Amino acid sequence: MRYSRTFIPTVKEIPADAEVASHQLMIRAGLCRKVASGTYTYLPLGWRSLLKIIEIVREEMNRAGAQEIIVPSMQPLELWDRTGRSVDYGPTMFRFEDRHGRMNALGPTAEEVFTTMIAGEVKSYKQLPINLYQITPKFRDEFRPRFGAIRSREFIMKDAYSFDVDAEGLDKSYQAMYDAYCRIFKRCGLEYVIVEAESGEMGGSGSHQFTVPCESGEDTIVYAEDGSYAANLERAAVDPLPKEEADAAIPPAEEVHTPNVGTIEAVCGFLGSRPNDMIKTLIYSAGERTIAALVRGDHELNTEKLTQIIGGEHIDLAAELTIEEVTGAKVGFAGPMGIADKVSKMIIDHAVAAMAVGITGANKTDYHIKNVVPGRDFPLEGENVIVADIRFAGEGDTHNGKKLLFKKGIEVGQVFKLGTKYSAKLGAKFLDEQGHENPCIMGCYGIGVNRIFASAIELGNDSNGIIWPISIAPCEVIVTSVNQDDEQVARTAEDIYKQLLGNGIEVLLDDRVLRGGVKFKDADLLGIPIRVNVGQKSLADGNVEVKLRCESESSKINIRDATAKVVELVNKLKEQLKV
RNA sequence: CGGGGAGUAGCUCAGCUUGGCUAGAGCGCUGCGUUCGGGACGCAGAGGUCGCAAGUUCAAAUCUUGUCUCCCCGACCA
Repeated sequence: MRYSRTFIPTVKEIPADAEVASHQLMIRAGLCRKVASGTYTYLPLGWRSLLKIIEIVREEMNRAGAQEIIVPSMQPLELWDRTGRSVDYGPTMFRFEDRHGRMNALGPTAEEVFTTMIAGEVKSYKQLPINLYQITPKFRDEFRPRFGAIRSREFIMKDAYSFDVDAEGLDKSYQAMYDAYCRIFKRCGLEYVIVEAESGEMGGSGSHQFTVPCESGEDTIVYAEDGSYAANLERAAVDPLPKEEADAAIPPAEEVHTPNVGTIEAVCGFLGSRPNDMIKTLIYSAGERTIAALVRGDHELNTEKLTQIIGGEHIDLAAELTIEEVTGAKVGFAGPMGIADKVSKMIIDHAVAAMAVGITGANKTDYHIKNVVPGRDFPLEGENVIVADIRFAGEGDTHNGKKLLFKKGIEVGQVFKLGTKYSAKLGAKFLDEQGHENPCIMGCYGIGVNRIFASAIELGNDSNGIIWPISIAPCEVIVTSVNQDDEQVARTAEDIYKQLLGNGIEVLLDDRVLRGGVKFKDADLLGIPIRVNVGQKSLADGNVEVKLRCESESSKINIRDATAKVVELVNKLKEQLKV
């Protein structure tokens, strides 16, 4: 590639609407341009990087026995209705009507399409297992697209779906993907951590998340100080707190008038109490059922954990009307006393059960109750009462007695054991050896290609620009002709360029007629791992300079040895990313 | 969707409070010259429906209303 003929619009100024390093550098290095919020055009160098990531993903998926296919991004909404995910995904899914009045969706993922296809073709256990994947654009109408490629509305995702005859088969398929993911991220030069994750509305029983630790990440990973445990924030399990002992006998529960103070903060201000003296009662709807969930006033309810406990059904905060119906009071005055009979389940966080005494809503508008003793004034056990871990882990929490620490990260991939949620609903069934019909046991496995791209930049950059891992850099080497209008310099640069090409190296030749300084700045901004400077200064001694982007010093190499030396360097850098 | 901020040259921004003559700067771009190893300098130029639409006014980038877009902070996910 000749720089003079390649479309690489670099920018000196920091774009006003880019916040994080990867977003700024993507724009500045001429890798991409924004079209609209959350949608980007990838320019030649950006696309080259993405293609290299895609190729690594493809190689490892194929190696793991998965087969690449491609399914439509435009999918009939009816498929999504059949699994109920049309509702669960809600407005996050782009929908539109075609000229015949059919509703369609732009695929945010593709379980339905893959599973339906398998349902039509696979009839016998002899055809299984099978693992299919695609690498295609996905569409999600996010609440808030942000951080450039980290959270966009259209992005490239590799999604794979495995179909097995039994749980053991799924375990194997899952492990193969898990291992493939480790290879993929290693080869892409990313540091990553694997944490336990919730499968959420994907359904299913097990999940791991691959996360690149960095400040601009939107995910929080939680890990034990001794490394014995790691999970994402949605999943991270916390130990129950020790039961508090009351200093003295607690007087009977007593109603207090708290006019217009419905929030924890307001009640504390009004009664002079602390948030951790409070018991929050939240009312959720799960289909037709109503759930009461109790957490301590200073804790935050984790809806993922709650979802798991009630069996995976989609839940939402109940509508105002439902809350008033259940509690008999306006929103803000719900409490646990006497409510167990009015809801289908009452779920109590461990920390609430451990309280000696607390303040709660009175289920009566403008009233709270103090001196409420869990177990005395409301049940901690019973047919529909469960004490469980339903809050987010926080500072000071432990897991198996080990202190929990928190770190930000970018989720670049996740693997799920799905089970039969989709196969059962969509009829992906097979006959086993006994002639019995069973639904396929499924797994699904996603990788965010653009997120690998963005996190590589987040991890690899300095004040001058990007520092790419060689495996996914747009080019491996840049040959900078420092004085392009000097015939000897230009010819030498050209020679080295051609020799490197001849050795199978991906090279960008900066043959532009510009001052040296400008070219150096651009080279650093682009982040190409190896730079060869060809200029009058060193040429006078028969040398060129070779410099690694990740190091500050360059070394002089005799022109005759230059190509061999660079090839050796390329191989050395690649070697470090081999698996 | 709630809360905050911003839309003026390709980019980064000033001007708006207190309406007024030809709408500005830096960077970038074009031409000429001098330069030429870490984003050079001089001269000459090109480039603007001031987001859009109404309204107020003799007069609107500036005031009013509406609207669209973008960014930041919160609930979803690759």
